[in-house]
Amino acid sequence: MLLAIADYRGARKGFAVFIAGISAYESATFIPDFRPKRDAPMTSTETNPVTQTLIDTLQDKVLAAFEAVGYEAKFGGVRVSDRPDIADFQCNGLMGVAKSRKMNPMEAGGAVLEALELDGLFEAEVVKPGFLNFRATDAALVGLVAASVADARSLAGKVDARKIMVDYGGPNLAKEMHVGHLRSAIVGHGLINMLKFAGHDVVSDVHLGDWGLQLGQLITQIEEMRPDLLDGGDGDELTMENLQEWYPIASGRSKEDDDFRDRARNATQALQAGDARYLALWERIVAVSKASLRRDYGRLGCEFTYFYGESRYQDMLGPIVSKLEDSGEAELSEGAIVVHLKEGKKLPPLMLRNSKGGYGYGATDLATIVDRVETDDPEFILYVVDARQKMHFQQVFLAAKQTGLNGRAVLEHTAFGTVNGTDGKPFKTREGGVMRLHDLMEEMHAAARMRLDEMDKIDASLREETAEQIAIAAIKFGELSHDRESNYIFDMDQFLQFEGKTGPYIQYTCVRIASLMDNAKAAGLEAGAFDQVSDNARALVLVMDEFPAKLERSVETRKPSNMALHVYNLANATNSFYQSNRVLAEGIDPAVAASHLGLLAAAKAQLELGLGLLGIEVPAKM
RNA sequence: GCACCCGUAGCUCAGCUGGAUAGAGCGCUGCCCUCCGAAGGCAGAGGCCAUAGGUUCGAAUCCUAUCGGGUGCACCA
Repeated sequence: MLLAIADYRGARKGFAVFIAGISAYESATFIPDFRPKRDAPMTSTETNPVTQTLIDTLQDKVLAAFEAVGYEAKFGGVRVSDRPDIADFQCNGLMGVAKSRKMNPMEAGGAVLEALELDGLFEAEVVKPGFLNFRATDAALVGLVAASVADARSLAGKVDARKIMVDYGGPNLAKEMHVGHLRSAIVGHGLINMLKFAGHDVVSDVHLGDWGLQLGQLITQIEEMRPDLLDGGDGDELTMENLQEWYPIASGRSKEDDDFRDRARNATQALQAGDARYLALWERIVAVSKASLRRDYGRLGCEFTYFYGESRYQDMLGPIVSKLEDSGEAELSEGAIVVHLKEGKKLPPLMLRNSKGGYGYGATDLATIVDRVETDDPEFILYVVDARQKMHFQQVFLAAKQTGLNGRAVLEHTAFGTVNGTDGKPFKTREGGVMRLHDLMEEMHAAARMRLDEMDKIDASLREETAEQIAIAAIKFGELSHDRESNYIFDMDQFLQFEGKTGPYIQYTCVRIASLMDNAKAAGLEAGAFDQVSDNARALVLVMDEFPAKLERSVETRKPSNMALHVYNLANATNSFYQSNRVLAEGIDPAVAASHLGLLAAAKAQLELGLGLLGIEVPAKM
């Protein structure tokens, strides 16, 4: 539990400590492309009373009124109304107030109304059972857009930067990335973007699985099948395809064949003890594997501060385990060295070293923590790893705290669910194998390319690059629009679809606005200050107002899906506005056109900002 | 057996720090390109929010039980 939540206000304050000030972005060098374009003229803040989001402004006013009347602040929470036909914002606390004071809610509402100073930004009323309803005035909406155009980041609060380590929970050597890796890659990357954007100091590590028994198995298999490779022969044969084929064979034999497993364990020992031949082979496997991983991660736009693997901690294992043994925090049990967990009532002990003298990932994970504490000294370490490892992380975290190895770091398993096929079982291709991430991206790219060719709207020379942007957007948004914690069904046919609630839909929204602005410019129309408040405009601006809260929530819950859904809602509202507020209509008042263009520019800037945080690019045309 | 997660529209999913008519997308039925890009917009049909109790002025949301599905339970990571 990172954030104690006392009441809604406390939650926001507590959150603000962790989440950062967007203004800190000024000094940041990362993701420079996130800076929104200033397509529309800036409005002077001196004449614009709106300096934060409308909901935050209203929240402050309602709290002030509650305080003035003597009602508890915990009842003064303001939220977006769930009855947009009646109100923009609501406060439901009057019924709580009335209950605790044995009075009529409507009467309490009357008192609050009396004390409210709304400065012409909101209109308020009390209705039926005891709801306090608010509607933003046109002036407030106009002011918000002006502030948003001036600086899309200015509407969020400030906070202290925290040092955060994000662990991608390592893919393994000798195995290509498959659809199961999509989640840690895309969710992890999205989280990193948002944490950085919020102003935090983020470092990340892929934490490659490059050192355990799995390698011993593979080496044993190669030794038996292709001894020439062990002696440095025929490097061309050591390809990802071959490794991919050999690995499951070795892994399978290890499960069924005791003799093979013993040899694999011995090979693991020998490798870890520094056997020169094994090490040489291992290094070649590492090189081949890393190249493959870098290719896939690179294509997804995922980057890491560190590309470390478990092997990095090899030399630390012995000393750490010895030290824990000496201090009595680890002990011998059934021939193995383990840490018994005091707090973990029903958890099995964390195993550090097995009875044969080999170190397991319990030891490796502790050593990794020690290394991170010694080098980056993070305040938080987020492990973006499959939920199936939940118990393991509980063990590691408890052991780390119990032994004090985690320093000041708060350890958190940012778990994600399984990717299932349409049959509800872990995803397989139609042929029954695992689907390589590379193949998925190729298929998506081909589908996007085919669509571009059918449409025939953009120059042939741009189609490859654009198809790639669309394909990656479809994959990423498909992943990010789901809650990371639940399992989800991976349906290839659905993924290949570009209509509806998809990444390309949002890209398209941006592209057509850009196109409109070009056309408008050619017709002599420029974007100006937004001041024509139609119904569609009102709805759009209110969605824009939610951006900082959604960013907050994404970071607070470590769920980029909050931002993904916001961007989708924003695109929806934008399209509705676009459809019913024509700019290039016959005989249109230039002032009206300028207002429409101004709002569209602001919406587009926020769309691109949000997409950027999700790691999605917007093509110039599509 | 013990622990954790999940059961919301035909399908895939939001909503779950309790509030006023439970929302999207896909699919289905209509309508909208002589007018800014139809990868779009508008409208409609479709739900006893697994079941049964409980807490509450108020429950999809909190608690308990049951049923159904998933995952994990020291010498693999």
